[in-house]
Amino acid sequence: MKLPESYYLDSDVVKLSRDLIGKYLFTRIDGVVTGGYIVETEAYNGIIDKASHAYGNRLTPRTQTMFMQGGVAYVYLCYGIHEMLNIVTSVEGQPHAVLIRAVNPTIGLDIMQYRRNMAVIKPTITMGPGSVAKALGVSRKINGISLQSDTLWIEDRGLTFADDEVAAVPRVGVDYAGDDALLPYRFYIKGNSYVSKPNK
DNA sequence: GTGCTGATCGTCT
DNA sequence: GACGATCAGCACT
Repeated sequence: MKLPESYYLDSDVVKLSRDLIGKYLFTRIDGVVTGGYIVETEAYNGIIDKASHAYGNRLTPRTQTMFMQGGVAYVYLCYGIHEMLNIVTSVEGQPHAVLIRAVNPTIGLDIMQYRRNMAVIKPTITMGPGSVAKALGVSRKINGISLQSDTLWIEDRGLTFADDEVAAVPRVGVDYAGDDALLPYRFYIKGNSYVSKPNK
């Protein structure tokens, strides 16, 4: 059921970002399982991608997780408030990552609701990368954790989407990246209500 | 529905 | 010392 280590070693992070659409992502934090299937991702394509933290082979205490062998989580803090969950891919020394931007929740809705401090469950519960991390209980404490662990993993349950059901568009919030901001590295399931806002 | 803005701090210059 | 791979709340249409 769990995607094997080898799945994450592919050197084509854009292809993997597309392929992760429809895969099931789970966490087991404090003994409770929450998760659902991935409906939105973004690819960050190594040292040549101006939008990536690892652009220009920038190796710092923060980014070193991205340089690990594929199949681990890269979690960091953004805007001082939000934690973001990425899946590191490719071989060691090749800093590729897939940002998980939205999930269609299937298990642990009550736990997610509690973590998000919501009075009523709405699609915003796992819409956007900061929300996904918070709903699934992901924090920087699990930065670098293996996807073969029992804390965080991804399963293939045979759910697939045809190419005409998946949009490929420019990434969100990366205007500073110049030409690379235009690359169609964001993937999402058309019409899915959990996909985050810039939805055209 | 759309649009503006405050929150809040780790990270790199 | 500036700013970000964002979100929620509130004003307004």
